[in-house]
Amino acid sequence: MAGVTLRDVALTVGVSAKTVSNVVNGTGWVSDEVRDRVKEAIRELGYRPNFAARQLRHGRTGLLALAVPDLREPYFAELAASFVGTAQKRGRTVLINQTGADRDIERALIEGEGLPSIDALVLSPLALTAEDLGARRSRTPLVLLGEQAAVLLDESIVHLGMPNVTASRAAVEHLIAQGRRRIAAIGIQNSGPNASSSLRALGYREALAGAGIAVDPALLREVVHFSRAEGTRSVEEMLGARVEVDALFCFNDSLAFGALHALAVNGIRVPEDVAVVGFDDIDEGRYTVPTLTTVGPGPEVIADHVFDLIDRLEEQPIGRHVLPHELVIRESA
Amino acid sequence: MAGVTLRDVALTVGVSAKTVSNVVNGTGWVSDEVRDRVKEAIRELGYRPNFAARQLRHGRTGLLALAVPDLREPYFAELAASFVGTAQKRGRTVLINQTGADRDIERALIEGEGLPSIDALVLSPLALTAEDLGARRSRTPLVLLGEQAAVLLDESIVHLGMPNVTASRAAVEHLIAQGRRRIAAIGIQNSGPNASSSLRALGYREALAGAGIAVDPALLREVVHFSRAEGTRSVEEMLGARVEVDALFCFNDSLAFGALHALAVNGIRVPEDVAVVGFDDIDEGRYTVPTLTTVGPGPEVIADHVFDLIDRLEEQPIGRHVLPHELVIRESA
DNA sequence: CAGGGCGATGTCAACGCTGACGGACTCGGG
DNA sequence: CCCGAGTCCGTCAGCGTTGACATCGCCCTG
Repeated sequence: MAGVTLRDVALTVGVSAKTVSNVVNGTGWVSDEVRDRVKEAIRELGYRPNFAARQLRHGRTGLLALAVPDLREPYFAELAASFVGTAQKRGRTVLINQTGADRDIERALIEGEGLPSIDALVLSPLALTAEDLGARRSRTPLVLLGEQAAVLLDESIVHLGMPNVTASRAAVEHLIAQGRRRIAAIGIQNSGPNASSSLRALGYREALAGAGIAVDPALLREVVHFSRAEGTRSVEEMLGARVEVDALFCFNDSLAFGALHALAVNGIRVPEDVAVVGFDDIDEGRYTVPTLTTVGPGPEVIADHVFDLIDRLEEQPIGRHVLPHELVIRESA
Repeated sequence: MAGVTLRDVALTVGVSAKTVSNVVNGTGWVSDEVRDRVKEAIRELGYRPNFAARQLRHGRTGLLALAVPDLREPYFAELAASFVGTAQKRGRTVLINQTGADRDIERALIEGEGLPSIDALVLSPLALTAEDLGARRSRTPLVLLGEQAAVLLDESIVHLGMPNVTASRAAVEHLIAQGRRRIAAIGIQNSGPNASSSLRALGYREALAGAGIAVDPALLREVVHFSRAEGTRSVEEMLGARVEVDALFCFNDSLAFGALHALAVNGIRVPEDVAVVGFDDIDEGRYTVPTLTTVGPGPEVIADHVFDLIDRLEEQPIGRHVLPHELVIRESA
């Protein structure tokens, strides 16, 4: 489609294709005069190097695939935004897929089915099993995000875990340090022991235990999704049941946004009456009223770290990595 | 990286590379027996076709680039989600870029700089000028979304416009039909006459004029961004100024969500006291309380239509296309 | 039994680019 | 005047794949 090739440029200038290639890539020796004429011709003809040919010649593509369950969820939208932004800064391109939490799709992705040749796949798995990973044939480097796949079987897999337990504990300890004692945990799910929900609940329990506070089942609120609507519903239910509360630890920021909404509608002041802490540090927390206190690492940090890993892929980084957590204190707690 | 090539498979089976190619692509004639042996070997060796080589051979990549200002904005996140979903259904792959509303980045993108070879670029431009488009060298098909680039100079450009005026008019007429007379327009901006904001304001005025209702400047609310926070702020300001209102037409759904929040906090019932209509038909409107009445076309429809255009790119579709609008009636109005 | 048609597979070249290598030419020192 | 080192540029081949075309054996028809 592009039409103009190295050869075309070479012909109009009257040199060999290789010389033009040298000019384009800054390799070899080219006299200033020839270089200028070549550059001129390139501009003139509108020559653009052909990616496919380049790639075919020497393995790399500069392409990186990111696969998340659903871009509609704010957390994944932000994650994707951070990836794309970081990639653009680093001269790479991100190609995005949605798994819809479908195991077959996740399985197809780790095999690279339907994908162009990429340098690495970054996957936030939800349904993938250890067997699937074990059965993997593709040798494309794979970076797994999150807890769902804590099992590593293939030597080409890198796992980047979130500091779920420690971050959650830090968040709840922050609430306790402010004198809060009736702290609700919003986001309980009936999932496996390695699921994010379970790990965050564990951090919550550890913090309470550390302060000698008993866990009140009435303060453990189950949700179906980590969504705004569920956050609202949870709080409405607690209020309806007249549960005494002075703080909320929400298992992600969307839940927290929903909770803030419910509190505002019911005339409950934040943080005076009830303090609120979220989890994930997504951007929108800067713009809510009040602004949201939350724990990270945020998407930017994750993206940055993943790119670091990918850049050093030939060397070491196989195995499990866990990012440090950080507490982002804003107005809500 | 993949290592295994057609030739490898061919050698182990004892046929020619071309035959393997025929099996893979379902082209030509291959006996069932050979086909089975080849398939077996493919599975055995873990052969994966090389995208770069395929592409080099015959122009297509199956890659499609989508460039939006910022994935963090819910509307663009949904648009991207719809694109990715539709692409997956249609056997294509989407690669995403963010422009950050930066003219240099938009300019670089329409030239394909830094991008791999793609079949088409879909761009939602904010800063691009007519000159930029005129100066474009790349011949990659380009689909422009939205109003910012109503000027077409290059014959390889397809413009997909939103039905801003007609959809807005329909939204406001819907409010008027319910007997609403004090209808605020939330989302006024001081931008050019072709900007979305101006066109939506025009639809609003047309609807009022059609019903013989005068425009009250107190009901025209300016915003900086089309964001949730600004929607909240606008409504708080109106309430603070004791402006009489019985309906809100918000220029996008995010503004509407913010408005719903402000109304709820202030104990104003929706739709009994104030009706609310948004614009864009993003998914979240299904989950708010109350659910949001809005006008489309929604992201899904847009994505679908863009893919149709791209599939028929060789033929006709150069020029301006405008999607039909649709009114999505839910609880809020 | 010649000739045509069809099924099944192979040969060849080219897509655009770039490493490895090989001239040719200049210049300065021995 | 010869030779090595340094410049500048070209030739060649091949990355993996697939269209165009050739080949070969077979059955069918007249």
